[in-house]
Amino acid sequence: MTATPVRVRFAPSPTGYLHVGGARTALFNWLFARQHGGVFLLRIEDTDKARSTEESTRAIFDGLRWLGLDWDEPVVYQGADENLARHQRDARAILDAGKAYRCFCTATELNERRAAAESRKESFRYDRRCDRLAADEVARRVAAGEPHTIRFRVPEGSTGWRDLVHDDIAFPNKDIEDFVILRSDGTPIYNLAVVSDDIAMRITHVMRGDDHISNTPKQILLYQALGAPLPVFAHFPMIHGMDGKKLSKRHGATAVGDYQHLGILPQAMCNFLALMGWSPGGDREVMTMAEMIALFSETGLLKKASVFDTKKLEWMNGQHLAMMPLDALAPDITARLVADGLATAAELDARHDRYLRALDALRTRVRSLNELASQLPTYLRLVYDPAVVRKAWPDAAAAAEIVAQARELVATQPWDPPAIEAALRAVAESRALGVGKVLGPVRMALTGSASSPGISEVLHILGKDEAVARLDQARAYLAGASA
RNA sequence: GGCGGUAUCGUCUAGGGGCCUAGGACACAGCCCUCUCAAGGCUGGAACACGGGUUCGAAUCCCGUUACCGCUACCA
Repeated sequence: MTATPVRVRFAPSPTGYLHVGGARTALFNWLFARQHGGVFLLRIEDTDKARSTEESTRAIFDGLRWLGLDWDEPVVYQGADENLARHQRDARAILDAGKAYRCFCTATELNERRAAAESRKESFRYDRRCDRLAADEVARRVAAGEPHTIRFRVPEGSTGWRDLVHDDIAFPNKDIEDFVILRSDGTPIYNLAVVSDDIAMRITHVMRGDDHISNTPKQILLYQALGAPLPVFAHFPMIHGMDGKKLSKRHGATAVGDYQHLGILPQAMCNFLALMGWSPGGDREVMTMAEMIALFSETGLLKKASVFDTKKLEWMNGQHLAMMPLDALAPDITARLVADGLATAAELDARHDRYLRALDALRTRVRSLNELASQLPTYLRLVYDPAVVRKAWPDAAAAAEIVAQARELVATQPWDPPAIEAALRAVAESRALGVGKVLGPVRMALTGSASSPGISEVLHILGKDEAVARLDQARAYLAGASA
């Protein structure tokens, strides 16, 4: 049983950035390829020079790389000269086989006729007038250099296929008009270029958004005209915004790069995207990349368009933040801290153990890398924020007393954070104070913040020397404040 | 307009004739835990679009209606 190796491709047109819908399509193709030990290819559909830009192409690469969706062969640029030549050859082959004809109608004429039909409330369909031209007239006009397109002659019958997600779909050919495959300037129309490229790239499974469903019969007709075997087709549902409408800038972040900047983990993004149009079945939701590859299956593919809910994405990110290996998390945070000027690489290196302890304690209480990066620096270097100080130490004299007592405990007791916290609680009890009245000011002294992990955890992060130093710093500050 | 696609809680979904008085998750509310902030645990409200069939029995199968989406270019 030598099954043909799976070859799939993601074929975006570079007209912006990598959209979450495109990312999802890329992800499904990638998962499918990885699971079947197949090949995942990338093709840039840049035949529309006016709309394509180099930055857009780079944005697509960056987005895919960030998500971890690596492609296996050099990128194919649809507009490359050798591809254009092949598109023209294929159009010519179809023409020579008698399955297409030259059409001399100009775009302006066509538009006028279309408008006229519309004003008569009729639906416009090309009337094949050029297909009825006498052969010698065609030859004469071609010889005269009259511009013309090559138009595919749609045969009688019906065109259908078994879609991996929608099962059987069929279109009566009478509903498909004769369509142009090659423009008068010799460049190919999308449907021809796609089919020609997919054949050349030996694509076995064409998997894309379901907005391509109605292109599919035309493409199948082209495969048949070119005598090429059909690939398997799969059409994934669209992704919408919270209002049920197609995702657009109005919905806020729609590019994967936006989420990268928001502090979303790539594996969380993939996990969340995977659930837009696919389900592993049962209650399974949070998955690593490896699990997704193992679990991915065409039988779990959904038909219904889904709504992109950033709240759930954030939750999902929190789940991944908490479960991923700590040493995989650190580099990203380091980069952010350095980039934001919150810490230097040298500083992080010098305090590496403390840094990792803080990272580990903090990561279950945040939902994004940004939050994590903003909460972390205080464990590296303490800076008082006057507003926070006022709230955490409303009574400087009382705070000074508590801080002094804490300082003595930390400095003289055996280094055992839970035991020290217990001793602090005993202090509260002996003074008939609420536990918070004692731990609050201590927290402020230790972290410069009103919220943090538990006190014993904070002591553990800082270590004895740093804890003592910070309590001393607080005493000095409070002495100055109450004097 | 024509053609095609889709239809389970607000959202992501489980479900593929009896296991469903429809399960899980996000969000929301309450409670518990608790020194703070999270995390976690528990509880609650919340859905099979509508109408016909098929069947002993339909969320599940068929048809129609409605709604939404897509395509309908010498765009991709």
